[in-house]
Amino acid sequence: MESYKFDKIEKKWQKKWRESGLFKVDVKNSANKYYCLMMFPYPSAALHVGHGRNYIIGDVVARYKMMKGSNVLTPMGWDAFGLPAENAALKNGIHPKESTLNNIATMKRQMSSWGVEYDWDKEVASCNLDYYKWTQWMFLKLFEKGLAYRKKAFVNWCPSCNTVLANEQVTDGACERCESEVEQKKLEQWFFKITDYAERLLNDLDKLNEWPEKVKTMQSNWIGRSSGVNIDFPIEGTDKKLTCFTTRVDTIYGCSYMVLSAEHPMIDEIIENSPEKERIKKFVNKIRMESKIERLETSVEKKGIFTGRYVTNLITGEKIPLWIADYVLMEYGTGAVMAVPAHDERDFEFAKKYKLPIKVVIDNPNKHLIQEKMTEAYEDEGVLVNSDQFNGLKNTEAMERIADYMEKENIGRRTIHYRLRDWLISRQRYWGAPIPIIHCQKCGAVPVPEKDLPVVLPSDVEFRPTGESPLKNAESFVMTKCPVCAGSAKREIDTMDTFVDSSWYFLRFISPKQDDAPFNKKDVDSWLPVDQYIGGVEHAILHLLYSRFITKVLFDSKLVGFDEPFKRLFTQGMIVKNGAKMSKSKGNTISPDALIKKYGADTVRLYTLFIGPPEKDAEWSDRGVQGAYRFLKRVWTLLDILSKAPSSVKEKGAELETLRKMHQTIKKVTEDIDGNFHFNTAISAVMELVNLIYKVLSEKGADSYSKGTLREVLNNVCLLLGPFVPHIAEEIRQSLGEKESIFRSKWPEFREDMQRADTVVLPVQINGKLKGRVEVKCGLSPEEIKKRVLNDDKVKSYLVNKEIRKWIIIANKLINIVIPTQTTS
RNA sequence: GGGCGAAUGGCGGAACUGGCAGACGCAAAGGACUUAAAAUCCUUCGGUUGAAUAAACUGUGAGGGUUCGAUUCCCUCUUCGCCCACCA
Repeated sequence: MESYKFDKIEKKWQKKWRESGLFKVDVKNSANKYYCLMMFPYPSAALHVGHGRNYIIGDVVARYKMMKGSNVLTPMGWDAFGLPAENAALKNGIHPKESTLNNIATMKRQMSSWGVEYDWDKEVASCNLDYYKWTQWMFLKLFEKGLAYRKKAFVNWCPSCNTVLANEQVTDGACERCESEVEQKKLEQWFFKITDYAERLLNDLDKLNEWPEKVKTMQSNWIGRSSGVNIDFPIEGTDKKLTCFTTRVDTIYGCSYMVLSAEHPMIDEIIENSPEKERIKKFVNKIRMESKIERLETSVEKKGIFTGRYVTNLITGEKIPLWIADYVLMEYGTGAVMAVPAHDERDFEFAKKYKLPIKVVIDNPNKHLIQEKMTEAYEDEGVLVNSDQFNGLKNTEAMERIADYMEKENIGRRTIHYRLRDWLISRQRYWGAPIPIIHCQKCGAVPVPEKDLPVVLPSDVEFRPTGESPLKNAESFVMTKCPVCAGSAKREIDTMDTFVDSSWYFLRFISPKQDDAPFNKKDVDSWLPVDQYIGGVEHAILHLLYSRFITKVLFDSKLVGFDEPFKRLFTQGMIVKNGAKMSKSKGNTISPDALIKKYGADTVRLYTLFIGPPEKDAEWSDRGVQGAYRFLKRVWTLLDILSKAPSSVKEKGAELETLRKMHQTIKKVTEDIDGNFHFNTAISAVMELVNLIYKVLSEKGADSYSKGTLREVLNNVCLLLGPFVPHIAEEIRQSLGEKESIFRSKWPEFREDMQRADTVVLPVQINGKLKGRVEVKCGLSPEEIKKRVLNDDKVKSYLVNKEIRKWIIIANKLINIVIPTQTTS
């Protein structure tokens, strides 16, 4: 028997799978369909083993489902637009298109070397004309529905990347990508009105019962629904009013001042006649200039200034001072806050600093609050005091009663606020899909007619970032005719956020070559939603929320017949090395290429899957790879052992035991994969089975198994290992004389009757502590078991002169005898 | 500050619904084979006491509780991770 030559074997089978079209799918036939999708990657220079985990997991699922009889579609594509390619181009002068295509070729080669296969006929790349044409088409659909709009807005500006960032791309006031401090800039920008869908995006999370709770919670927090009351406060001496949003209307009697955000649009008007006008203006401007990073720093003391004006708290009739402060956000609520220092930490701190009144209106039921002695705000539940007619009510009840009263008196209205804000999609960058809009002096912003799509991204552009889109200087691109009045006009020069590209790609895979529509509706409706989506948890909010949004928009336009794109979601953990995420900058990446060369793809796959539960982060160990290699060699050697096995055996005990173990293993592996992809325990179960064979051979001799039995076991081992280590499994099975590919064969069925032994060893506990074991026949009655246990010498020795209080007998599991405990008196 | 999750040998991790803690793998130690090494095969491997492969005790971050029985459920605390964060 030849030794395990993984290199030869792996090349051979990779070729066979491709030639036989194992992964090719005809979308017209959707019977038994299973759409298994990996998040398509950004084409970066080279993959490391951390990336590999993602594709390997997907490949295992796809191959397993094939064996289970599904018609499995697994396509792959490229999220090919984006900043890194452009930044790299600035450094080394290679055009983003060229470097992107190179990277794609490298990654495809790496994927193949892992034995990870896809239906490559369906490959898409978001930077290709025939793809981004339809991204632009999506924009037009949203524009038609009034869901794409332009407005001048304070935007997050990264001075290093020279572009605007979405809120989602700003972390701790810094650019997610380059970690530069983000500035605020007021610019004319395109937005998608995702806030229109806030309620549905939130409510429909309930439909996603096969998504991880964690991801749903993150989305739910991000959408951030809070219900409260909008309350009007007339401005003293004018006919204007300010409206503020509160979730704690029960504290309205404790409202002792009001605060505006520095960005509040009415500030100029309010301070117009103030003698302190200039001083206030200066203060406001200073706050506006402050970066997000400074303003988010909670440890920094809050700053504010009195406007000189008062507003009326209509429920009490009190005049309260109107302030401007840096701790109020314009983006949330109305940009105006009613301050209740006694019951809000921030207001408390502010009131103490500026000596504003603090009035207790919710008393702590456990410890009476004394205003003068308070050192911090009391934010918990309690009973209303100092609140006129509402005194004595529980604050939760008071919320409803006061809201009712306000609505009746027309002082305020119940309302719901979301933290979610509209999606800013403009990017002042070159390497993206141009926004299909034409600006005409006469007609304004006019959409490019569908028949004129795509708006082609010019290739010969100086794309050095200047703060404006590089497309600005591409005259032949910019200058155009207005589609409405035919007058001369200019094209929009911004490109779209790449998250737009990736929010619909799962549809394009179904009809990647369709040239008169983004996708074929009938086929898409028969293949979607995606049955299994797999990707990193870092996309829990952005990509997954945007994709859900776009799907809902398409659903409302009757362009697709489903309103959630991903039925089941699996988020895999990262592979870390020396405790840190693998990254080029940290220099701790492990390239799969060298490992594959040394041990083969199957070993790398096996180790990657064995390293731990796939949803968790895992620490990479080069040593551990050895163990996987060792195991595969042990399996391979079984072929040799088989060739020397006798044709029959007299003593069948070992065979029976092994067959029993085999059926237990089939059950375990099936359940582990079906459950939550616990490949690590599935693999260890197969290892146990293989270990048992070796143990029997060493203890009972080389002729313990007949050829037939050993062949059957080995065949099943191959079937069970097929999804994990497909090459070696195919090769061994072929050596066993099987003609058909594993992935066109049936997943083994376990036989319930084969799993059980006739006898079982029961642990015997006394007062919950293990004291012995007895072997009994299965299905013995409790009385018979008791008899048997009381006959056991060891157990007996513990029961001398003891009264048995109680027997606990768990069938086929355990026996516990309860006796009086010794008390030392 | 809020939300979610985690904590088990030297290490990665296992334990179904409350029922034999440490499966499986790595590392380590010993043995077989070999002139030798590698590879392979076999054995041992939580801790303490013990000559012991006898036996006992102890043991799943800490403390308490429920239970015949707790890694698992409840309460308090500690540490770590992730997400969100001046969100009214």
